[in-house]
Amino acid sequence: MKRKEIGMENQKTYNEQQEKLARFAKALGHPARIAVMQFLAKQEQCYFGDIHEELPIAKATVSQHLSELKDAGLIQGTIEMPKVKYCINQENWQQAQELFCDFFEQTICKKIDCCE
Amino acid sequence: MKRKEIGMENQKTYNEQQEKLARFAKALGHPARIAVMQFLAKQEQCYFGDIHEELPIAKATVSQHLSELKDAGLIQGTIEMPKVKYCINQENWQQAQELFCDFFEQTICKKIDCCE
DNA sequence: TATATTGTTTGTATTTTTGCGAACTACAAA
DNA sequence: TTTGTAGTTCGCAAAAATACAAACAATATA
Repeated sequence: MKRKEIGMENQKTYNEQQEKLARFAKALGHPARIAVMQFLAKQEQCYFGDIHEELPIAKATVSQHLSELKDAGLIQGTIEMPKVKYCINQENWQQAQELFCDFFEQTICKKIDCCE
Repeated sequence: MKRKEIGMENQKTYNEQQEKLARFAKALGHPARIAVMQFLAKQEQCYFGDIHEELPIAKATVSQHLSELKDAGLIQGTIEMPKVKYCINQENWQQAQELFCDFFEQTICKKIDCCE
């Protein structure tokens, strides 16, 4: 992990925004997890079983994907014995969307002759 | 890969949009690749060497990350001997942004009592 | 107490990702 | 022809991701 000796004209490390954005993007980097987010958004009730029914994977795998979304902060689960209700973490999901949108604005092509 | 027997009331497979979105998200799921996209957007000249200088990783690793972005369709490289010029693939990047934005709109909370 | 329901966790296997140094390619210049 | 420049590819290693079945936990019910 070589670092810039003096000057800092190049970052030579990732900033907070880049790390956060990459974290969120990574969490969304699997079709099952995209499907979960979409499903949670449109359901009133969102129990584990319902999510599992929606996906073509074993329940253990569903549980893993949900954990990853949870670890990334995008969803949260509450126990309602004997079920577990999942839903989107609105605060963090809002933050993620803002990060993505800022990123998209940053990456609008400012060059006239982009790559011909 | 169990499939729904009859009825199709559940999808039990991922649709095109979900696959594409996940593919793009995965490509953006590393801070180095976020940094590359940002860098490419703001530079007039974007040669491999410049990108390498900007990142805290070995050139072989940079090359790999660029390949992943290229495979995902987000960037493209053209040889200008002895250099290689990289830039954002505007068409695909546009498409990616649209997919993300549609996704964000889909996942706006429509529930009054989301998760209390 | 035994059983059923609903998920999570564990164990295991396979594949993918990340990272690096060293070797290689392709050309230009000395 | 040798050397230099600019990147890519190869070979390797370690870690993370993906997936499943089986075992487990926590409660409710028979």
